[in-house]
Amino acid sequence: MRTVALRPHDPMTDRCHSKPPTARDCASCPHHHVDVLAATPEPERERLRGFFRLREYLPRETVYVQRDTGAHVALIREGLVKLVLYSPAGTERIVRLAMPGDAIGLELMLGGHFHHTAVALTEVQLCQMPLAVVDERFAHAPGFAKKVLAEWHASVDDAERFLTDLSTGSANARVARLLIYLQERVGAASCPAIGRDDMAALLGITTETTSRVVAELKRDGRLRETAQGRWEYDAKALRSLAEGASSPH
Amino acid sequence: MRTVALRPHDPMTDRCHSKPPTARDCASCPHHHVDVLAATPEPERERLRGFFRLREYLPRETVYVQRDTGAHVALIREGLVKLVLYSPAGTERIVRLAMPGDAIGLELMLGGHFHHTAVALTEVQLCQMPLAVVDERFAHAPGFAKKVLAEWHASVDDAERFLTDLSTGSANARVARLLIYLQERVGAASCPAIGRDDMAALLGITTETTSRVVAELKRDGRLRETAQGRWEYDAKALRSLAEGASSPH
DNA sequence: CGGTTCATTGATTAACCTCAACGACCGTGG
DNA sequence: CCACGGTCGTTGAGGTTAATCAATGAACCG
Repeated sequence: MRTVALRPHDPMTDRCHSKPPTARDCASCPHHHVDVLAATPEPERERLRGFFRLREYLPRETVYVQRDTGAHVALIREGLVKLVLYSPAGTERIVRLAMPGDAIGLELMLGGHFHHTAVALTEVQLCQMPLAVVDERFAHAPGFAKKVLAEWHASVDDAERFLTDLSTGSANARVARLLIYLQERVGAASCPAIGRDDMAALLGITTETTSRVVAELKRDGRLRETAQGRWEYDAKALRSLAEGASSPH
Repeated sequence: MRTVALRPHDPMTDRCHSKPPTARDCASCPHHHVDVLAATPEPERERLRGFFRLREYLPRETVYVQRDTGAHVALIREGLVKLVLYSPAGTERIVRLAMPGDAIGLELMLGGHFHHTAVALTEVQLCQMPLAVVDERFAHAPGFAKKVLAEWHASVDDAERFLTDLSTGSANARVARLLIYLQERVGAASCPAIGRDDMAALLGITTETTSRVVAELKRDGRLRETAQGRWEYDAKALRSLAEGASSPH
């Protein structure tokens, strides 16, 4: 098992957009369900926070690259991150979308290197936790270990949903299911609009086909893109499409 | 957290094909890498084995059903088990193939019910471990907890490989990749031959298309099925197909 | 303004799905 | 023993979908 040297925060060696979270930051963190610091007394919590780092990424920025080694697990506080793999033919395939409340890079606990390439789709804010802290909590706090399992399980569920919902059926149905999936996962009235290329990489179809489907949905008003870059859609119509209906009817 | 009543083995209440493993059985178990009983002194190991059950299934027999509650995680000792989900349209989709060395039903640790339907594809022998034992070891043996994580991670890898390798590209390429995948996972010179329906459910294509591809491969000798129900194939030709080559050339 | 990226649209083609039929194999029961 | 029904793999014909190749706009930025 590798050990990771922990040093307190030093602004001089700090890369841009990086600082430790404050107690207020942690209070507003969407990761109440992971809760690394639960059952840790406050003075110790404060000390540990010094080892964490808040980081921000712009759309299209790379968070980490497959096969790279890493020493930090990241908790997403805001935004959308795609995790991609490459098919034997070399085409990009998105295998997971990570959102606020998700953890990425947990596979570092097993082999020390990343299994995907992670790229920000929107503006992203995340909190980096040293692997050493995660490992330590995992070994000594059974409650936390179970939460890590649950987080891991969320990855499996996601991948399997991609298989059953987003990789089967007609192009129409897949696009509809993706929009529904996004809205469900984000849990808001609208969901972030993503590019046609990324939709295609999620659905296993081509960019052109995706564009045709989206364009037609927009033409007859079943879907529209707001000025803030979010989708709004007619839920009933989309659900019908998702079931396999071929046209408006 | 639910508690599970543990009773020693009683042959009178035992269902067919069920008995506890002997020390010899455990010594020959392909699950050295999970090793629930590692670091447990022998007398205690002997006692715990009384709570385990060896079980056997015939091809097409159901091991468990999605949404059912369960109290046992199973370690596969022999054979092939498919884990299936159903797409919104109601068609079956295989999301994982479990083989000797794999654990199935780990999701019981999180919610107490199964997330897939598990069906034997070949003759299967597995070892059922009470969830209570797994939970206990997970909470108190950090080394074991890490092994559970690794096992979980294998599920993610599998699902993602299905996404990138088995759900993209032409029907030819998918079939070739499936055969290669089976052989790699089984790690033998030949791999178990499975039915066209199951291949189709794995690949997201129709049974007819699958049959056409397999039949052509068999016609020109790139693939053959042995009397023991196993595939043997021309590795070079199949690898070329897997990369996207459309015909023999 | 030219360059870049992204979304859209068209025309054509190739791949796959659908529906349908047939033969091989196997176990059962007359 | 053979007829019967079942399952499974295979093959065919025809229709539909989506991939492919190619071109055009729209938005943005230096």
